[in-house]
Amino acid sequence: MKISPPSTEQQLLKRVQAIAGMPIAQLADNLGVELPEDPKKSKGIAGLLLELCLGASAGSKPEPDFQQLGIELKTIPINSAGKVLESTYVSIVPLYNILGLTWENSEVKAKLTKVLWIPILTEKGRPLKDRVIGQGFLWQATSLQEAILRQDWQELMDKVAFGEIEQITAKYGKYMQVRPKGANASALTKAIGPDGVAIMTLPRGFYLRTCFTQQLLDEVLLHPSIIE
DNA sequence: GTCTGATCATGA
DNA sequence: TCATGATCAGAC
Repeated sequence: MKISPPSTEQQLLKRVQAIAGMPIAQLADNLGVELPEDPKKSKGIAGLLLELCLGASAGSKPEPDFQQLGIELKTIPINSAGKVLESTYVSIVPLYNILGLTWENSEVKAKLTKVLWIPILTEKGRPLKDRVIGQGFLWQATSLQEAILRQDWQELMDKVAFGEIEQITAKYGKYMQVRPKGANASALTKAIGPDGVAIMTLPRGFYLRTCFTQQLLDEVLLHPSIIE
């Protein structure tokens, strides 16, 4: 079963409404997808199922999920108390050939321009099949939020540019941090090293801290009217 | 290897 | 307890 991309925001939000409250098991069943039992092997499945049923242009392309609408889809695990349980991956950190890269033309900014957040209701350790799809909502960064994200991006990319990638830990960045993002410790990629000499290092990704996504969620919970 | 989709698991 | 660092799966 293949679902066509939504042609309007309204249509997309209608689809989001239709699946709110549905357990992952049912969504998977509707789509004819079998869920793995091993929690380690369940990573990312919820996101893929949501892409499928909402008509996102699947694939490994570095583009917004709904390219026609310029909307990025992100799931976000929260518990029954409304607490965000995990950080959110945004995009890969460019580590080499980064001349001319700016916040304005960055992947991060492009992806965070407009995001469809879909909370996944769960508890730490609950099997994927028993997690439940929550009320999705559209979000655009406020100018203050964007200013801080830009600051984080700039600080982190400055270190990359100066060959200090190995000095970057997850502690840097107010809203956005840099952490390893690879298959495992043996996945390596080229980066700018000390004195500008190329080195091999772990691929890294930009991640939104839970304190940031928690803010977005809290705003929606306080002002339900912004759920369109 | 590089991207997408994330969350697991353990040390602090 | 919880964030950091590490990992898991699949397309290409």
